[in-house]
Amino acid sequence: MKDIPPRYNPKDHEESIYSKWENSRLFHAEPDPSKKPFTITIPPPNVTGILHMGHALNNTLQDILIRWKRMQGSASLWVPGTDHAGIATQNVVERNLREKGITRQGLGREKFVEEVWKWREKYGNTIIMQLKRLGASCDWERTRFTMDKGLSEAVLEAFVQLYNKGLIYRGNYIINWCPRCQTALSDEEAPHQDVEGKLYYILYSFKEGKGVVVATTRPETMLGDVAVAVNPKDRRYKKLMGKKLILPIVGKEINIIADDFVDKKFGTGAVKVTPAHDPNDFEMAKRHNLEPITVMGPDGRMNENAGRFNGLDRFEARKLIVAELEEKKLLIKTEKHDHAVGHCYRCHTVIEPYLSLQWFVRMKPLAEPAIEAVRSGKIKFHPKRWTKVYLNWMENIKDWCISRQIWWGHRLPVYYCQKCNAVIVSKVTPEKCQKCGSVELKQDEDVLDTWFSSWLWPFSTLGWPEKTKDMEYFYPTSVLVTAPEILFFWVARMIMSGKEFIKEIPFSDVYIHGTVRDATGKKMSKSLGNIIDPLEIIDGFGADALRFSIISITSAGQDVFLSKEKFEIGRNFANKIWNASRFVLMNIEQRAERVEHRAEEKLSIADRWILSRLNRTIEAVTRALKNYRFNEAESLLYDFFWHDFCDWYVEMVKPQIIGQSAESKEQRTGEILIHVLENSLKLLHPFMPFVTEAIWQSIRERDSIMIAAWPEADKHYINKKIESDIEIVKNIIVNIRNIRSDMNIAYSKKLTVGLAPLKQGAGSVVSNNAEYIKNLAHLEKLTIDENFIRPKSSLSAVTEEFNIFIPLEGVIDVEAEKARLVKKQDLLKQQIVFTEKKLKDKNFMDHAPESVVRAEQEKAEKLREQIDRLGKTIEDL
RNA sequence: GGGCUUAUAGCGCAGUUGGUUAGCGCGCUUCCUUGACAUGGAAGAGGUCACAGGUUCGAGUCCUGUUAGGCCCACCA
Repeated sequence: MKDIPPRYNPKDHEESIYSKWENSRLFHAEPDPSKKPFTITIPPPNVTGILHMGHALNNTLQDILIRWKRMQGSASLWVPGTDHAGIATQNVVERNLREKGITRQGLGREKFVEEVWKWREKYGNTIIMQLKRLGASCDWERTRFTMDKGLSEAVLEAFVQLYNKGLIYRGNYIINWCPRCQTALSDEEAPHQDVEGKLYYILYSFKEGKGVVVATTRPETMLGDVAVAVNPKDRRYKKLMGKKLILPIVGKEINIIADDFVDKKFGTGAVKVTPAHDPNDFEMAKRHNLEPITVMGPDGRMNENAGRFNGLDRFEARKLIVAELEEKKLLIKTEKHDHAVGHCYRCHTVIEPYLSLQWFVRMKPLAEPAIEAVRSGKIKFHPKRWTKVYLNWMENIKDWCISRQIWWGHRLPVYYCQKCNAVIVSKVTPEKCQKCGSVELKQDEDVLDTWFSSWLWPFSTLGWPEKTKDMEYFYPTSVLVTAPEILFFWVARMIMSGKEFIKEIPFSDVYIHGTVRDATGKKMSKSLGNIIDPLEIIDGFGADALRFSIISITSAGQDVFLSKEKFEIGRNFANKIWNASRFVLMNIEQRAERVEHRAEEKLSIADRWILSRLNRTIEAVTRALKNYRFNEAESLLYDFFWHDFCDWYVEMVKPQIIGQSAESKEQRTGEILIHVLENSLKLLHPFMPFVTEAIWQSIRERDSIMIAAWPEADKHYINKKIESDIEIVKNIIVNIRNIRSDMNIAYSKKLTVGLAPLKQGAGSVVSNNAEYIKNLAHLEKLTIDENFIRPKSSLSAVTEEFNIFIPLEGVIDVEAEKARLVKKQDLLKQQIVFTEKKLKDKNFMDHAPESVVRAEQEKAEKLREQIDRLGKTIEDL
């Protein structure tokens, strides 16, 4: 064991350990009736993605749970995979092709999709390789992709089922349209962001006479106006109801209509109605039987209905229209107006509300059972507060636009008869029209929203719609770990899909962790350039360091603020574990399989203390994990291992094993050392899998710690009395060290110390532990005597249980020390004279702020205390 | 506009159902290369727990309000 280097170098171990695990199929889980299933549902990362800190946190949490449960003997399953990320992937491949001068349209649909598959074969594995470096113990043999055969089958099944139930429909509605990606988006894919805008007040004149002023933020849409609406209760406009206005620039006549939707207080109380470009106006137009006029095309440019503005970009058109209105004196005024505008979540282009023919899922009927599942407590959120967020969203849910005008994704299983216009929805391509028998059928061009496949993930990955053994055994899954960002996108929808298709919830617990931010609180993102790359951290500090550090600073559901220095915590701890193990292995020959419970008298007090602390820690760590209190579990382990085990226990037993021949070494101590070490390694393994495995391999050559049994607390060892006795002993040692430090007594100088017990029974506590005190405080002699009389030239300290006396005659030059202290005291006296003078100074007292005066008073107080203390010390010497 | 969340040492944060002397990491001061570890050890300094009220024998913790940050949701053009 002497060839173990004194520094843990992750690079020497991580790769080989991981491949060993993988080759031994230790990640693999099969249905096993003799075990309990434990399954996590993971958010499948985007196939174009690379590992960022959010992933690192998320996957570390999941791996902790999976490894912990596996050690507890569950059939612990983590199905990994990626989703096909329709829009993002298509954008990436399109960009690559453009560099070669190829356009998607030029290539054609079939060829383009082939190109995407090729790209996916080449690069789609990146994030999976990165998860392996993090140590994720996924069952890689089960790796799934939302576009693979089984999952595609599930998508078709889901679509057809919902369609047949009347829960999927097609219709013309205003949806979120990204003019850059040229596709529809769901509401969740178009998050609102505040932008600085302007509110333009425009005069719409009557044929004769003045007219009505309307306010708008998007003047270019006025080309598609079909009316002006006012509130029916608005007195200002009562007389004008039904009158006709001339739409500026266009020159056509439009009506003034009355509608309750209009807010009297906003703007002028009159609003232009543009049904093709605003969802509210669309609804209003329906109520008044007005035909929408679309003035913009899918590319965000004005179309033929925009007259001479045809072909202009929407923002360009806005400028020209505003200029023209100004020229015609129709622009009454312009106000600054900040408002929230939807942005494409993939390319951040401003969304255009756009009237088009799309497919939707009716959500209300799906939401009801999903609301019930959470209300009834069958599904629990951690932390609890997310329950309210979830319920609030679900209760106000709107229909889900699922069709996308892109090529990469699951094509809708919808076919149109070219002859009789019948709509056929079928999992397999129909041969002929069921209605008229025509063979001229055309499949819908659109693909489905990527989330339409990921919302099936918990069961589609287990084989659904087939009835598989996996489904039967592993469903419903146990827990979902995720970030709050995809609560609506994904978590809520999975609950709905589970209840709809399986009639059973997909998981019982949802743990929502915080968002990873940089040190200044900004969300980490590529565009901000504040990314800390997890791979770089793994290279520099090790995967264990990354894992430990990120968990240690993540308290339940709080956002995480990161900077590179924080990874030193984990690196240092891994090194500490390494070296403590190194010490144990270098000094212990025997391998204790287990410490059997012994008669108490055979164990030393130190042994009984560390066993008490160990079992208490086992209990607390297990409970913390059960409650998803990951950082608490870590800090319990950190404190136990570093402070109790290394700082105290190992130091206490050192004299028994160092410098002793093999025969005279205390066998018992060796057993306890290895027992505590092994159990600590097991407890630490879910958090720091590599370093714990590396050490485990040197203790037990063949076994893997991954499948070692999770320790169970043996209450028999937990002993309050022993723990408080050791606290008393530690207290004495600290007090003696304190005096040593104050008096500058070299460590090499051995002291003689006298203890006078102040409480009944205190004396025996110390006499039982005298050796520890002598060793750790570096004493020559320790006297315990109730009637101990303070010797001349000695210093003392008081604890609750003892008076501690340390004679210094012969240890240090007492006279010289006295002189040094007197000098120090004089210096302090000078200072206090100065301060007191200040406090008596009328000028100062009258003019200085109260806080400054108080600070001076406190300073004087402190100085006085210090002087008194020094005086006592000098006297004692 | 609605909802959530945060304020504890110079900095970053813990502090489960109220109950010993409010902890941890970094940083700082002093000392130490003693045979696991300087990515270490020993000792220490540093806190009116944002502010104002209230409940209680007792509040960092519970309630009300104030101030200042952060986040999410929302169709006032």
